[in-house]
Amino acid sequence: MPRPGKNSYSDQKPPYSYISLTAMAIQSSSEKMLPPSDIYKFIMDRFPYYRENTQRWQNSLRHNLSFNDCFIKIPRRPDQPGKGSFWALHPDCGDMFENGSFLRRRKRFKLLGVEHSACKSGPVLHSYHSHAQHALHQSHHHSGKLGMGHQEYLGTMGRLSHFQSYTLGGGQSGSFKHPFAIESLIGRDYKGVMASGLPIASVMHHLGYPVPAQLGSMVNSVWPHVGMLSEPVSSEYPPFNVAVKGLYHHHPGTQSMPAVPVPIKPTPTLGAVPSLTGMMPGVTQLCPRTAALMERDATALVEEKSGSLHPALLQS
DNA sequence: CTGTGTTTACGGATAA
DNA sequence: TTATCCGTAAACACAG
Repeated sequence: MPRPGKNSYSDQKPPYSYISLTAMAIQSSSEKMLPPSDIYKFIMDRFPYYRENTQRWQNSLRHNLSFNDCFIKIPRRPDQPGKGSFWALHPDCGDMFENGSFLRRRKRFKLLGVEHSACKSGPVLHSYHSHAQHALHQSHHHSGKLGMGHQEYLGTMGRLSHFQSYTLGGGQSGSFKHPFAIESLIGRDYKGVMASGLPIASVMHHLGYPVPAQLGSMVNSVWPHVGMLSEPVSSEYPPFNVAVKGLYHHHPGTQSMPAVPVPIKPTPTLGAVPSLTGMMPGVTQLCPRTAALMERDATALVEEKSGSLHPALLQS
């Protein structure tokens, strides 16, 4: 495999869409949320390709942030200097890349039906505080998922569970790590995190709300080598030596499937929604509270897309 | 001013 | 083929 000291396939355009790159960056952060500048950094740190034409792709990325409902904006705390808000993944965006391709999702995660419904103005009345508290102490169900179209996504598992499933071959213990495998790029311990409904806990933690120990303890325990800015895994894809070429091709009968973008599958079993627990071998059940947290309108917690919360509400 | 965030528009690619 | 998704450009508003 060619290893031209400098430029090789490492500066090829990564087989990820901005959405997946962004999701990756966000997931890699301990708080599960990042301001644009950090997202850029994450991407540039490990994908040389994006060290150029920054003006162009960053504009595209920002476009994706505000245009796609899978990303939610979270206001900065008053005590946190810096520009721009934090961006996180929508709790219900689920398995956006279940089709196996990080280039194109099978279906876009879109919040619908909010147009003329009361949902638009109603939920906004709540403050973060009330929501956080509410979410924390409520464990019963809340029927409606804010603005979810019928055919829209339905899962509730961690948004990166899909990444996980592609890091291992047909079902092996998964030792082969592909250069572009998310697991390789951001870490490999997110399973437990995902299962804990971290996003919400993280957001609340971020906002200064008390987070249950069980959840809180996990907030900062992951991605040991992710946040690190060192170069080792950054500039290139050191641990791996796989020709990029192979990444774009599907290997039919191959067991050690590349943990990468492959043509979209025919379409699994229709309507077969992978269950949360099913996706995570080690996890047989979720803390009911956590499940509830993820299930209920965490949507409302961060409020619906276009409005973004009034920082004022955070004060009180 | 620069960095963010929102929005509209269009063309290319590809899933359905 | 059509419907969507994605990337890009670009206009514009806003905040620090």
